Amino acid sequence: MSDTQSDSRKPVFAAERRQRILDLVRANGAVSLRELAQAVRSSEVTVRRDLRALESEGLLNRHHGGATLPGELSREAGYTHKVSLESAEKSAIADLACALVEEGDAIVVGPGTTTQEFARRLTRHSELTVVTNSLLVAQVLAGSPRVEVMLTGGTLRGSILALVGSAAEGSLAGLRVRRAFISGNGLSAERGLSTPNVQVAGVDRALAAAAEEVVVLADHTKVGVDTMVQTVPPERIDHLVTDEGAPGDVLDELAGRGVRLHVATI
Amino acid sequence: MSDTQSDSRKPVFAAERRQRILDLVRANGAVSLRELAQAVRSSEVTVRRDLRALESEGLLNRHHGGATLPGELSREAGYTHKVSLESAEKSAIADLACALVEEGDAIVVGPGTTTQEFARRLTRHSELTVVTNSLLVAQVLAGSPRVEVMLTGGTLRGSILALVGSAAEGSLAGLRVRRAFISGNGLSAERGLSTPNVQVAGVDRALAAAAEEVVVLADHTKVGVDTMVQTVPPERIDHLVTDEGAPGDVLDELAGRGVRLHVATI
DNA sequence: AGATATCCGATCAAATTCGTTCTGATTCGG
DNA sequence: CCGAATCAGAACGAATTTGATCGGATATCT
Repeated sequence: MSDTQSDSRKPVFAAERRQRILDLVRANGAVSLRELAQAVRSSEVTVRRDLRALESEGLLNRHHGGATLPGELSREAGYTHKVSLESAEKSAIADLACALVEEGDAIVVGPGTTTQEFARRLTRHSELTVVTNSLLVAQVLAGSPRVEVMLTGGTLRGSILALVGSAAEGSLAGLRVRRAFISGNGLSAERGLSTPNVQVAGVDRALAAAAEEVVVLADHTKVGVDTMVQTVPPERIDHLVTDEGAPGDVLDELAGRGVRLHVATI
Repeated sequence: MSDTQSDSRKPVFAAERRQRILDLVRANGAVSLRELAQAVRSSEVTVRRDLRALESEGLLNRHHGGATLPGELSREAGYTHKVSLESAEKSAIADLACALVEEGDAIVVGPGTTTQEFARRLTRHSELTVVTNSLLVAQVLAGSPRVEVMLTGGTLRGSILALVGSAAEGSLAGLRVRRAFISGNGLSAERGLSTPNVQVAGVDRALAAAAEEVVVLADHTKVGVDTMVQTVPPERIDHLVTDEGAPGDVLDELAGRGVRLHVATI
């Protein structure tokens, strides 16, 4: 949507800064105040003033910690902690992962900011069926008439806006799709994909079990990291999409276990 | 201010400078005053005068610190403002409906802007279990740790951000809660609640079937209106929450069929 | 339910920018 | 050749913008 020229330069005027803020909010749905201040290179006070002005014009909704689009499904809770600072990496990973999706596919997409970015790029595909337990992924794809979105049932976990529990796992039981695109909190060569939450782990296992092939989307901060609960063993991972910041030894070992690597350059 | 006659006498150099300023602004989209003064080898005062003249002709927009193209910083980016229209009515209805919820309840909430407003008020309750097929309702309640949210599975209907289809209906089959709060597109005394979409109708029926009592939330624009598919027959409706704009005869007839009325004053 | 941490709002101070007035310079007409 | 007029530059006061800090409010966690 950035049809304007590149955004590196700029004699940042007040009006332009506001426009930029508006663009950022529109692109991400919800942005924290701190992130906005960092993005436009201004103090938080100034951004707060701009937000107030934009809100008075009805262009966005402002609440504690940041701003969201008016009337849009967006996370009100959680963006103070989970801001997409490595958006460049995530973006590149998402781009690369798109190559693993074919027209007419049926795929599973797990929760996470990276997978959400990935989902945003799926709107171009046609005749796609996406199964997910993430409300954010579902919302991103809601506007695409050519993509059919199926949401698992289950109990809502507010912090990540994803569905968990036995109902979520059960609704995946009878399903079989070609590929699952998931993104845990840690990925190591020995223990595979892992996540710190037991409930989330259960659903992640079910997501992986519903697919013939498992594709893991993980930026470099997650590679080589182990968290509490193992979800997908390394043997079960078929593809890994990451960025060039990932440690080489871990990647090598993963490759030795049959994982095909896709490293995005930023 | 006697410089309004811009072209009676044309000092070629001045006109050329203005043209150059205009070109610079057009090329870069936004240029600071200092840069302009430097580029045309004139003082900032002169450039300021030129900018004022150019602005009066509508050729550019002047801001603090420089100038931009007229259309560049427009904020009408085609975003559809779907802000709630009868927000006052919806708000009052939602307030009144809250009285029908008790602590420790398990309830069903259907899709719709009114029910979303209703859900927003449930965050105060404790030990509440909410079953819904609406992503908007789920998102509103996501931040409340004391409210457990269960989402039905199903196919996502993007236009209303709700889950429909056999999976949605099936996940409601084994459920039994105390009250269902739903809001269709039309409500008449003869045919009860109705909606224009067949799929949505199916889920609405399942939502109603899962509850002992059905509470309909409908503002006055929907009362007395029939749409295509009937979802809940009038005998099955236990409560109606509406606002004082609703036609009295329809309300009377509904009351005659056993519907308890709750009319909100705005 | 209470304690803690974070965020918001308001007031104040510093810096930049704008508007106005004045002065010097160049050009055109008589 | 001289006067008038207009344009360009300079200076000063006013207005706007930005950033910092403090008290109060709000959300989160135990």
